[in-house]
Amino acid sequence: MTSKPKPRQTRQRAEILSALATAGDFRSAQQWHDVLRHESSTVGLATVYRALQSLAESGEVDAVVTDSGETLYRRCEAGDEHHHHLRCRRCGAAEEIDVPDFEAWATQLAATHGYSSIDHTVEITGLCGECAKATN
Amino acid sequence: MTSKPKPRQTRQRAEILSALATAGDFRSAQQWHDVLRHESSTVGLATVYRALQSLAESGEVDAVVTDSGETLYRRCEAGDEHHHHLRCRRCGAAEEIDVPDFEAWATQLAATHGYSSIDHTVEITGLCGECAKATN
DNA sequence: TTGGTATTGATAATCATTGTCAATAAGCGG
DNA sequence: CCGCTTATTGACAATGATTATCAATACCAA
Ligand SMILES: [Zn+2]
Ligand SMILES: [Zn+2]
Ligand SMILES: [Zn+2]
Ligand SMILES: [Zn+2]
Repeated sequence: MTSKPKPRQTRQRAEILSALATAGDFRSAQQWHDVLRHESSTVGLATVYRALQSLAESGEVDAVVTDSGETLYRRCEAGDEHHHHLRCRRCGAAEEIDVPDFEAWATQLAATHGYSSIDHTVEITGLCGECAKATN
Repeated sequence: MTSKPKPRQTRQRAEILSALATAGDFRSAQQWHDVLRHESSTVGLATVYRALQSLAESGEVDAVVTDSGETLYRRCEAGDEHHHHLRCRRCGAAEEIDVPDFEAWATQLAATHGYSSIDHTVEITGLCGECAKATN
């Protein structure tokens, strides 16, 4: 029940949010850190990690875990509404998609198996048009 | 097109397969290694990693990546048929489930967005009956 | 303005996974 | 059955993403 305390508004967080607002694709904490450095920011890597985690928890950014275990983040276009993604596994481009009736279906199914506190992951990956060409 | 060469039949692989056949829940490479050690096996950790990877690629075992980036493996009940899981995030119990029309729907959707080589992840997690109680 | 406390960042520590490489043992042909 | 070729093994080092430390700093409520 401990409602999480609101994060302080700091220069670093502002810069990170700004970077996220500019590029809309999925990138790792380290990549975002690079971006910031190239923009003459001095944010520390650890801080980027912390901010992204925090933002992901509050639903302000989307987070996905790749097959290799890396966590990628991007700004979430859909506000805090729950949704899913169609993502290019080559270049990181992504679009928000709608999975009709999935939520309800999942909860229902889980219930019939005696499961509760349901959560789910639906990620669709592929090669976007450009990357498909490039791969020849 | 380079068809992968068939793995040699070795004592270690046999032992690993055996362990997988006995316990049916999702466990990490290290956990499977522990199991084997407790059964007086001398398999090396690296070997367990390699075997599980190989088996996962050939579809003989299921692999899932947790939020923390760990990869869990378990024997696959459904042979090589593509399928999905309902898994307890507390104790690791898991059941194979059927997601009607999802495959077709996903491919279709991706196509309309110009994506190809579609792959997808659908994992439903929750608390199984027992763990729900335990959590009080 | 000021004190209490979050946040920061340089750096060390974790920890799952992968790489290395000499020793070993499948599988094959003779 | 007997070497030979080569995949496999395993102890151990190396990697690489993420987390923990902890003193210095910056929010922000009072
Ligand atoms: Zn989103
Ligand atoms: Zn792409
Ligand atoms: Zn599946
Ligand atoms: Zn359980």
